[in-house]
Amino acid sequence: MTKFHKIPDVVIKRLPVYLRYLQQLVERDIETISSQQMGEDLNLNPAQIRKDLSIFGDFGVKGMGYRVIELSEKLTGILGLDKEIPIALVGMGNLGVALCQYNRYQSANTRIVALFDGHPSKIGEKFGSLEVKSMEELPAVVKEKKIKMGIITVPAQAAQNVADQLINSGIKVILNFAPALIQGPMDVKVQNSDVTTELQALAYYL
Amino acid sequence: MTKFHKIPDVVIKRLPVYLRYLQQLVERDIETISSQQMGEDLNLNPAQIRKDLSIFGDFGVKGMGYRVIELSEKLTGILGLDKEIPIALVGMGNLGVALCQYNRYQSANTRIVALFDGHPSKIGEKFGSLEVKSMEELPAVVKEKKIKMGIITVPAQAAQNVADQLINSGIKVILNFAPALIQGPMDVKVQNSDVTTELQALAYYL
DNA sequence: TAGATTGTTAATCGATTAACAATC
DNA sequence: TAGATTGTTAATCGATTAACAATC
Repeated sequence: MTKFHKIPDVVIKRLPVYLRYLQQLVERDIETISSQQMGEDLNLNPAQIRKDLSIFGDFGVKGMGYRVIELSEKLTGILGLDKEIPIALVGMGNLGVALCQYNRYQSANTRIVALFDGHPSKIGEKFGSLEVKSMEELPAVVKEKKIKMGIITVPAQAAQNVADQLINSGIKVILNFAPALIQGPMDVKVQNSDVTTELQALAYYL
Repeated sequence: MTKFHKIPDVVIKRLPVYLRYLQQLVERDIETISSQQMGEDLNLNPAQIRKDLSIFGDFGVKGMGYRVIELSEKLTGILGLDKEIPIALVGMGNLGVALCQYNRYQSANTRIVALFDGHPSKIGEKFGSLEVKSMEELPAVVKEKKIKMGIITVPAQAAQNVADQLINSGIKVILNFAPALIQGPMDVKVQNSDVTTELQALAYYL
């Protein structure tokens, strides 16, 4: 177990899918699950599922499959979701507000705990228990709340600048919704998630 | 040119990135661009860019690179973005509303033209010039407005059912924001884009 | 012509899948 | 024990990258 190959991003992206599936099984009081059945339900190859899981440990029982609760706990641990993950969100436009509201209900231990905006008119506005802060306050708040993850929902032109500020404040992981390519140092993980680009790619399939 | 290999999804996803980059060059009055320079700016391998583009035609000029305007027009055509693409959005919660507002400004020929919600309280509400319709009206509206693309922003439990209704109405491409795996027939393209899952995967990198 | 850069082939890299010995 | 299913190796598939002849 626990080889020291760098684990491919594509594997990491599947882990939350497995986790969500397992949590559904828990609710249905199902105690064990085979890679075969998982594969059918998730439209994945069973060998791939076994291989993914075996990177992190021998979680299965031969002849029986995986214990649902145990595996779901393992995955939670691997992803680091066993403790709350505080997030800073920058950009309180429509999308920012929506994500903020959404997160108050949904959230599975990833929690938006600070809101920022560059526009004076937005500062001081309240969403639930959170008040929108100015960008000047970013470094202090990030430090105080030990925030390591940031979400960017500002216009494209402002995105890189905001990213730089987040990175300078010590943020290590960024989820960027602005339609702009963001550059960062190698030790910072940037994930782009841009609706416009996605829609344009999908247009191809029509 | 135009081989009859099925073009990989991963190539299609890069096309809008190229397109956006080229549009920025147009604005800066740059007339030609080499794959070398593109690669540097987009953090991609130049050979990959050339290979991607050559699937669709010989767009470049040897010794000179690509004509920016010409290439951007070609890509627009390939993606089918030269005509407006009407979209139906189902689920007027926070996220649905945000996407709807966002699309009114941003949009690059992908345009939300119909809104739906399963909740009676939402029906009749207006967003810009669009009024939220009931799910019963979906088939008729999709047909009338020749809609082929749908966006799902309903809660997870409702997602598959909504997808089925979209597909039955003739929708061919679905962008799903609900944290649920959606199944559809082979001739329907489903793209999942789930913030919760993305955040959970990113948590791993902390 | 000389320099630059394409389009494409071949080499490499990495991810998926099949197959099966190990074992519960 | 017999049946089921894992973990893992080897085979396959597919995508990325290097290299270079063709040519503007």
